[in-house]
Amino acid sequence: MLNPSQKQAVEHLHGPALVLAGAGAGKTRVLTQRVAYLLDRNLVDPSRILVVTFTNKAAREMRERLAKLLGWEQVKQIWAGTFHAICCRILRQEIESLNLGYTGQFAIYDPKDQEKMMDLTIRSLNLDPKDYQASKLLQIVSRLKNSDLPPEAVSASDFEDAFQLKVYRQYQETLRLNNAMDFDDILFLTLRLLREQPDARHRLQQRFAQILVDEYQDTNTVQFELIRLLGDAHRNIFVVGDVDQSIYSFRHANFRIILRFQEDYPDARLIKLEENYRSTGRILAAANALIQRNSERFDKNLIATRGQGQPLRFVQTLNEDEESAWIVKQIKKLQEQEQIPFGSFAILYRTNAQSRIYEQRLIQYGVPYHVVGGFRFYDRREIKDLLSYLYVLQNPLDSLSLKRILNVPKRGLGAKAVEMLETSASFEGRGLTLWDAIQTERVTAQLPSSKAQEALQTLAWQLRQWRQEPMPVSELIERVYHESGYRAELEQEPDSKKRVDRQENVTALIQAALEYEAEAEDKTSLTGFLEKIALFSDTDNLKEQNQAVNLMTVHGAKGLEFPMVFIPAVEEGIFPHVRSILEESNGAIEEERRLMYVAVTRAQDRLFMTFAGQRRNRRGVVNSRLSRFVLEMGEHLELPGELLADVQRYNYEQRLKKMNLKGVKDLPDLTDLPGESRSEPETVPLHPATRRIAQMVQQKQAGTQSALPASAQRPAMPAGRVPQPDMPRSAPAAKAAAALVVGDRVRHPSLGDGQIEKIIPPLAKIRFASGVKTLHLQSAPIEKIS
DNA sequence: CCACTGTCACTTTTT
DNA sequence: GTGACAGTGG
Repeated sequence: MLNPSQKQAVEHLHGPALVLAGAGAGKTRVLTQRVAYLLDRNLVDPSRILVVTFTNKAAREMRERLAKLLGWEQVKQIWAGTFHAICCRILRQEIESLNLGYTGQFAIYDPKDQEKMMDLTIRSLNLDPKDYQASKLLQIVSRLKNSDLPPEAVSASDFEDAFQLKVYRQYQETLRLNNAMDFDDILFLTLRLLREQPDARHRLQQRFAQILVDEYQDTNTVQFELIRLLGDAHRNIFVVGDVDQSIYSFRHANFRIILRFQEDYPDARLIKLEENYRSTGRILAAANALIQRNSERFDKNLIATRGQGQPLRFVQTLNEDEESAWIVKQIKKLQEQEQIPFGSFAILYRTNAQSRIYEQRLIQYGVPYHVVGGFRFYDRREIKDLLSYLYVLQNPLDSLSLKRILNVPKRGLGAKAVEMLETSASFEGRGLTLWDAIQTERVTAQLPSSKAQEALQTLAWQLRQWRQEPMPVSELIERVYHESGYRAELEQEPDSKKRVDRQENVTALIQAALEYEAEAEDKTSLTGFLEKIALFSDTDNLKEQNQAVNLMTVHGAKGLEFPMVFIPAVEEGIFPHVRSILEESNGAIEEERRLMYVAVTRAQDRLFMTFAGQRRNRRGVVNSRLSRFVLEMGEHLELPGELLADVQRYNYEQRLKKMNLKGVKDLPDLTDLPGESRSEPETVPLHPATRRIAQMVQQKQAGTQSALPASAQRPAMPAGRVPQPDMPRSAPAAKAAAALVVGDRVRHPSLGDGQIEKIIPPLAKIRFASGVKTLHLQSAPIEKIS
């Protein structure tokens, strides 16, 4: 069953080991088998094994597989989960020993909570939220925390702007006062605990006799340190990964950590798994050709074990409507003619926003489907509202959640009332928490109307009641739902579709609580339930459904495999994403290339890639340009003749670029998309594929009126000129912006004067005194100055 | 002072 | 399709 390398990995016993495995080489299998091997021979106690997986689902699957081999009794003692889940478990027990003011009931703030919190922090420092965007500061804060740099370790000179340090400090302090953590803190505080509490450190180090880490290429500095510290006593650290599949650098993952493993652990044993058992030879050949373009990697090739298989298909369509229709028809055809179950198909797109058109088309053709990711169930408004009650009951210090429920359902406590409560709380008792404030008559008596006072008193009384009485989580939710008046308010919702939808969501939440209770040791434990929800991702929910087409992002498909894979919109700006093209360095494009590599290697039997000549975006229709990745895989795809010439040209240019950077100037810059601006001095030649599409559009228009939007129907399209998108509604600024070209100087009301560095519709990179900004050309309030 | 309505800008990837 | 914001009516 196991090949020699796999066997070697499974039976590795002591000391550090690095398993480098290409896609489909049986990484997860090796991991599971090794745990089984260790347990089966009684080499280690199950409670002393730590397995870090990338998703909760992966952990659950591994447990299930192990349970079949070894029985549930043993398996449930293993520590298996994501970094976040494991750190949470440690922190719930140990955080109080750090004496930072956190209790074991700490709340976990999701990205939306974080943003609110950050916004409040910025305002509390009297900074203008327009100059200091919460999202941007959160990025900075997250980068620091994931680079192991607490507020104490950085100084003002590390920032572009001294206020950013203040914000960082204040933000952390506010979280602490709320007994709350964001995702980064969960890891960060665990690391801090291990460093500062020798007791806890020794206990945990002694405990984990064997540590196994999956998807090691996606670990970041803090995660690396965590593993290093936890494994320090026994040094049995077994990591598995593939540099070419590192796709989470936006979450500060650093694939150099895996490249460096042998330096950090000189005695590490290196095992390579290069035989691929998943995909056909043709799929692997394309994947190899693609990934070889990346510079920073271990050279390796996937070796096919399954024969060549069928050719990879590349399909060009006129526009996205025809693209989605082609995909769905193709799925139907394969299902009908070859009896391939719908569950064998996956449509893997770059961004969540792309899913809608495929969904609509699948509905139209009556094909069952299942979307993974996107909007999480727990992000729905009514769910967050009800959960906020639970959060407050669990952790009264959580003022963010408390604020959320003060006037939900409506109690006549508006913004002014909340503000008054807050100021009064900090004023009256020198730092009363909001929770204390609403329980204090002296504070509540200051509310203007007696109606508001009564409402608040009722709420405070209810919260105390719910807190006192232990009851199963599902029962608690029901009581909150009824007694708070939420249910009554929901019944008043006039839009019946919305109303029913929301009521169903509440029922689903109660159902989820019941499911939790079925497994939980303590049915009344809010902490356990809320934690499960906070760390839950939609990917974790993917069931082995054989009867529905799977739709998800490429990120969501990591670790999965499907017999039939469709990758739509292989276009510059989508895949690779615009943001990565705009990036100065090559690193972002290399990451996109790895992402494409992941997408391609998900396919077991057949792979389809589709290209739409025109695509609608918010403002109009844009001509597409073929993704460079298709050109890079060109020799392994069935391409029409004209495109083959493009592949050769592309390869020639790339070689030139590599050999002689000077010569590049004479060549058309492939990283630039065709410009949309009318006044651009020289016309940008259209990509041949796009030109052909343009001709097709014209021919079609000569016949019947197509369903294309007006802008695409403009009759004569001069060669080499891109059709103008529809003029946006806000005319004046847009008109000025539409005429802008690279090099123009512009004025922005808050950012001042700047110069345009790059235009990739609809975005432009503009250098201002404060730094380079990427703005939406059509909507940004910029004006050309001469 | 609260609640409702219309307007506008924004949309990578996720534990 | 969402969420933040401003303006208006009760």
